[in-house]
Amino acid sequence: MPLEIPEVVINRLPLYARALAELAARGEQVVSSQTLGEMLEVTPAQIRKDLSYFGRFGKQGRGYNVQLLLAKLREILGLDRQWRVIVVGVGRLGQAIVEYGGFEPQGFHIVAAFDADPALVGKQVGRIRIRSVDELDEFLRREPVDIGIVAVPARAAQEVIDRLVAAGVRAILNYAPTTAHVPPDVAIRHIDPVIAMQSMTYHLKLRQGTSAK
Amino acid sequence: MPLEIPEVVINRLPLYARALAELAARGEQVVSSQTLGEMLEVTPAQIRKDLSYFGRFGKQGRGYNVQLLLAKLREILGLDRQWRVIVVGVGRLGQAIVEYGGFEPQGFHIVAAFDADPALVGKQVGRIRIRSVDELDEFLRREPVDIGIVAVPARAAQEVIDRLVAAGVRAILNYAPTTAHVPPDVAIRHIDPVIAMQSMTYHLKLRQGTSAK
DNA sequence: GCCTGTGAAGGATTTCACAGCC
DNA sequence: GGCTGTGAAATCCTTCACAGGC
Repeated sequence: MPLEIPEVVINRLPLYARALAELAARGEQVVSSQTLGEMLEVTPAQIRKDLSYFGRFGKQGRGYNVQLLLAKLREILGLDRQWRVIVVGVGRLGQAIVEYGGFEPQGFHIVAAFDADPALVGKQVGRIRIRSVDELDEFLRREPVDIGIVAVPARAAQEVIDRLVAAGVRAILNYAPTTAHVPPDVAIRHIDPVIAMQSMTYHLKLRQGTSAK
Repeated sequence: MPLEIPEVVINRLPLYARALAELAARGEQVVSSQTLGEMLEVTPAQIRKDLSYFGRFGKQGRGYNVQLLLAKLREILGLDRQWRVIVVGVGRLGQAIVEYGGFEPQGFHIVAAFDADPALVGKQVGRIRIRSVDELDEFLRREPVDIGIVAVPARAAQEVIDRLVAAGVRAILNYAPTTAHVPPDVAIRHIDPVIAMQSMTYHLKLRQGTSAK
């Protein structure tokens, strides 16, 4: 498997996997890049090119076997195993994350949650008892953790992320509304609804005319 | 102002605006593209090129006036006004969205929330009383709505989005884990933590070696 | 006849590099 | 001397178009 696969390609693979899972649930045996592209609003050529980075999974004249391609993508993305996840920051947002039912079925197992607020420490959130953030470093030495979800206030995010990275965590999902810095060997993704909305208002403004004088 | 500004450029502007707001809060008067780039991990040339689509806001030898550039970006993005937002789907996730304190200070005013579950209708969430989704069309005829936040289960998302679009909503923030289809004049953004995590596991897998035999 | 896999072409985006101004 | 604004160059990404297999 060659080494330099564009990041944009990687970022599309989970969408392909999700669409294939839906097709599989519907009982579809086979899908063409055309049909998959319509589901995802991606051109068929792009799907074929993306997949070609990893191998040859289709059959000319037929398309792709749904189960087989799904299994391949799950293997490529590492979705065929469990990942250990912690949540740092268990305010309203963090609690919603811990209780969100969408992670576990996808193999993301939340193993612990931490907060700096003494009033929260010890509190039970779903299956998880909130720990003090003072225990974070010790916990990371003791327990393997693959992904850290950061849901602390913006001003605290960089420090928390630095501690996670120093302890060997190599993937960060950042909900804090701030641009955090990580070394090049650490993956980071940002979840930021306000930023997403602010890029849409640009288009709304164009549409509504610049009547505001 | 020329018409075709790349979408990637638009998507970076809110990040610039946020960094400038931070600088302004710190009392900084002036910033160079170099410094701004370090804050955001963007090259200085990219910042200058992006801004050049909209005008000439800097001074050679000095950099950009923080307040002035921030004001310009807020104007360009339409952040200098209030936007009316509704939330459809007020389960755990939707409730967290309605109660999230980060929207209002940025000018995103949540004016109503809707759910299909009779057990939720009438319930008070923060400032908002949950309405039946049956009232949605009527509400949209009566009240102006700029942005619809969709937090319903995946299988219901497309139908909800179609109704919003039919009623004239031109921006959708979709929290449902599905690819939704909208006409080209409607802006849509997806918030999907699972998809974000699944693109990071690809990198984790590489790192941890393919020891799993 | 249909649909994949893929070089080659085309298009979009980023970076370079420097003239021009403070 | 420092830093912007911007054409030109370089790079990256997408789409085309078709050979080849089913």
